[in-house]
Amino acid sequence: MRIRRDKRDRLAGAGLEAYPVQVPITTTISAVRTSYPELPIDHQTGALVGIAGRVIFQRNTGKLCFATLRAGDGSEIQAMVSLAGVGEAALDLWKDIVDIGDHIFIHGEVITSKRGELSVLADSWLMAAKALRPLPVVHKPLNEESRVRQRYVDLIVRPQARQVARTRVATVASIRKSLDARGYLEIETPMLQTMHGGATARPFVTTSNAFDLQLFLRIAPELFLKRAVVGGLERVYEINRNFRNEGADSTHSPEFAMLEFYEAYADYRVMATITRELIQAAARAVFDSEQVTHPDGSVHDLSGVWPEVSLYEAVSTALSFEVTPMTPHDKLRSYCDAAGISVEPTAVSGKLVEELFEHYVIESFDGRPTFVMDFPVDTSPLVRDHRTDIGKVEKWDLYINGNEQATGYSELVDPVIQRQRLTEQAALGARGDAEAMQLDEDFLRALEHGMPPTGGVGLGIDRLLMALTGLGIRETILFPLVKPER
RNA sequence: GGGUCGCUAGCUCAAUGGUAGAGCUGCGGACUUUUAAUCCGUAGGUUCGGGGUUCGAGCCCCCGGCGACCCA
Repeated sequence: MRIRRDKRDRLAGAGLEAYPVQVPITTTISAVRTSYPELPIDHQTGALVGIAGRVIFQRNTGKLCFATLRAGDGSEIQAMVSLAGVGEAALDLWKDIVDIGDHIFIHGEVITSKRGELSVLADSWLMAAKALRPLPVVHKPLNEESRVRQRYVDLIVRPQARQVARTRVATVASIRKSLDARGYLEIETPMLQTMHGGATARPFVTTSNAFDLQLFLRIAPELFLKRAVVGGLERVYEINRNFRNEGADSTHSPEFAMLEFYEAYADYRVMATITRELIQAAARAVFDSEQVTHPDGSVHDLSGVWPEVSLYEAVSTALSFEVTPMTPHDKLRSYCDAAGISVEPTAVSGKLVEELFEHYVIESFDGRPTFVMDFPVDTSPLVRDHRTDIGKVEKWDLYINGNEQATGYSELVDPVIQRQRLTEQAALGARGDAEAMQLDEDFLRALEHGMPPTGGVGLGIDRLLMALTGLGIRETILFPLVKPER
């Protein structure tokens, strides 16, 4: 650091800037590469260019210096700085000042070296931005903690880190394209909410000084997107952050990106199909295939129609005992106890069934994306009753690689039943359940104006990236939350 | 919340309880065709923090911090 500080200062002494406002580039590294795809060895083009990039390797041989410059898009080109090309003063300055990590401007002729490497033979060079800190060894991966703490360094040295960032963009772009093609509108709903709802989760709480008002960072956009459907925006979606005041692990982040989309006159089966097609289109957009390969070499087939299992049937099969919404609470609890599942004493029957499902069934999914169909009513206050099965609701969860990837509903639009359900939730909240929903009178008022039959889906963007790339959630998020050092 | 593993030089990693080391990086020097250049020389440490056991602790024990993985 100190030595590089001196170099920065020495530049000023030589009348040069360490951080000029501009350097006179005429083209980009990738443009030069594509313009001269196959030159013969030791060839001179006569073409003069001005390019800039970060020095990632240096090889100095006395009166001829080589440096590999890399641009932000990953394209690289060799710079050659020779005594004959730039003169003694500029060459000495190069050898004295330039370090790996610096951004450098090179002006000169596009040539190939005697080894055939496409190069720019400098007639002049400038510092574009001096790096004061050394880069880590480029050939070894950073440890995982440094990767997330100093993602900027990770991005510089690890091509895959840059690739993941681009994959994320491509995935989200694909989703937008798919939904836009179906006539969906992308809208933005409040992140700061006066009531928290739309999911069962503990919220972050904050305060508006101006309004002297307690506010919640949203745990879900659901109730606002439904208001939009009531208002006649009948196909809407939002891709944005949700916040949940809970722990972080390899599949959970306190802030995470979520897609929610709602379509009037659709039901949960229609939404399941759309969801599958969205994910398959994203896989094609990113990997040009519906088979995705993870870093461990495993191949995951996302193609075709995905299997469905009934929640209650799967639990019944696993227990060799028929479980239905009518199964007594005590019976379910004894099965949970027998399986060693610890459940809150206040847990409702539906919660016990879901716990049994997660304990016995999920691991049998063997990597194939699977829809789990028809959930208990008492854990799903925003979903409409099943059209034939009493005690169930029209809800599915999509699992990919054992992770909950998405959930879809036939939405509950009956304002009377919705009021009952939310009243029950508010009672749970009053009894101390920090995850219970609040009774949102304005949302109920919206439903009372008449909401068309609607299907809705929530899909975790970070989880989707995990499913496509096989990485942990903190690798899919560019700057995940990390606890402060020390 | 529980368990396992990890934290040592700028980076990646070594080191039976007995003088803290290597490679790369850095610094000085040589070299006009190198590709992680090479060669010669050289510097570099609060072993995550605190406490304990011991003649002696990077290593063993306890508490704490941060991270990864597994489980709930």
